[in-house]
Amino acid sequence: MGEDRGVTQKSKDFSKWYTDVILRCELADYGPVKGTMVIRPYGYAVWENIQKIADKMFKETGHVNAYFPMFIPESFMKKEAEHVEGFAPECAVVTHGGGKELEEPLYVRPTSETIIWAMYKKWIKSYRDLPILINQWANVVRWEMRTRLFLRTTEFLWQEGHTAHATYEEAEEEARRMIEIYRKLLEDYLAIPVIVGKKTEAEKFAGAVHTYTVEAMMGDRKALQAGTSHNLGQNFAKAFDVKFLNRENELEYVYATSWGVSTRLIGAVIMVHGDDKGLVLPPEVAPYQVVIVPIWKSEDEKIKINEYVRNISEKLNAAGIRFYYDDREQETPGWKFNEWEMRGVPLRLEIGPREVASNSVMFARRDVPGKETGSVENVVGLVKEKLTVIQQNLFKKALKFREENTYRVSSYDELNEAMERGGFAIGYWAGTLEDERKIQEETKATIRCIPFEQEGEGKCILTGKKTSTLVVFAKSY
RNA sequence: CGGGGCGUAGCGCAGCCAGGUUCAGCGCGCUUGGUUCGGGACCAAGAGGUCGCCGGUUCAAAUCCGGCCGCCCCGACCA
Repeated sequence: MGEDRGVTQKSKDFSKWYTDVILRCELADYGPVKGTMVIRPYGYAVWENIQKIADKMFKETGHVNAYFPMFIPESFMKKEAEHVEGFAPECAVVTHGGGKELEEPLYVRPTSETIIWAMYKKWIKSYRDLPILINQWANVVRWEMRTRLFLRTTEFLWQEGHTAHATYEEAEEEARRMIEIYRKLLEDYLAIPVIVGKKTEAEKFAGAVHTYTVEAMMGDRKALQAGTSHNLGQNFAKAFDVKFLNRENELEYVYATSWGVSTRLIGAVIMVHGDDKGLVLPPEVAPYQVVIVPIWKSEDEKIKINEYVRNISEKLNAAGIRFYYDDREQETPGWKFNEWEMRGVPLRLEIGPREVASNSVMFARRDVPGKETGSVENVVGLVKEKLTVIQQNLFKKALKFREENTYRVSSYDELNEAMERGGFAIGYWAGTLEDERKIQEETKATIRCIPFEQEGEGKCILTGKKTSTLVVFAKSY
């Protein structure tokens, strides 16, 4: 028995634990080019589940999918000043094609605002053409200095919604609608509690009027921006000269939004729910919601158990439950228990001679210790019920953890203290952009957001000015 | 780009700091056969390595010296 079986203890070295989990569970592997990542089938299956859920919600709110090119002419990138400033340094640029130097370098999209708005210019003439509610599932490239599997890689997968509207109010409504969808995606499906709010001037997206965010607390008490939605106002329409004739027959610039979530969400799931044994997946996105491990000694038992499991499999299939029957003979049951626990499967069914004899099933939940038995007749009902409970319990545990590590602060000293300890700090804020930078420098923490949920009035923790604005401070990824 | 660490079998590592018959080793995994199987089974037999790359020192280099390359972790930029 070697010592390299499991993963590094989460409490011992969170960072190492995180990469261990990803590599050992075969979610992903390092690509040959620095900063790149191969998403392996088990990890990609999680992404596909996230995609399915998100895509359905987008469609339900009137959005349609499309695909825009990955190559963006350099001149497009330079049209929106703030945008260039924000992205140019981290772009990959193609200078050669077909063996010749290109006349105009092509940027590999770091995000698609520019190319999409160049197209919208062709498509939008009148208010009757609006709104345009397009989403795209794509890869983007950002030449990051420091990368980390799932959280920040040179190339990553995401969805980016790009909408065009006739009024500011409509764009604002859209931006808020989408951040609410992200909240739902995170909380109801990934079981990750989030704080929904607005980004400060210092933290907002390059080229946005407002940026909304969902912020989550990871297992090391750092914050992760899990999804963003921007009200871009008329900035991109102006940069790309996209005007429409409104009802009053006047030319007006179009209003825009953009919003996205990425494969970073998988990193969030790992860091929020994982434990010392490894990955813990919420049933809603787990590639396998259930794993069935058979236990047999004799050939005779094997035949009976296979038959018994076939019956269960058919029922689970019919109920649309994603499961895997691990009947490999080269591994022992004990080995499989550990393996699937490490891989985060929410629910395990153990079927041996005892279960067959008593028409029962042994259940082991990933989120709590211990096992319990249930009747095989009701196996689908029990599985469904347990998956629901697990899903809820993961959310509750994550919420409890966040609350235990969130502090109300009323002075700069208290903020410093809280940031030393780690976690979120909530306090009143009336500082300037410079004050914000100062805080970041001194505490290494940033204002994650101005939560939508506000209450009361108090004194700014830095300036002492009276304000009704509460903000969340935290160190972040 | 700064700081730290690491490149030796598929993976994890020991051996380098006192160069040479403990120098090509260990654990896991892999292959074959058998016994096992309700919490990471055991026995036996096997396969597997340009010691990251280039150069130098030396009778002799995984080991010492110089250069290069790559990766990971920690900081500054970011979803």
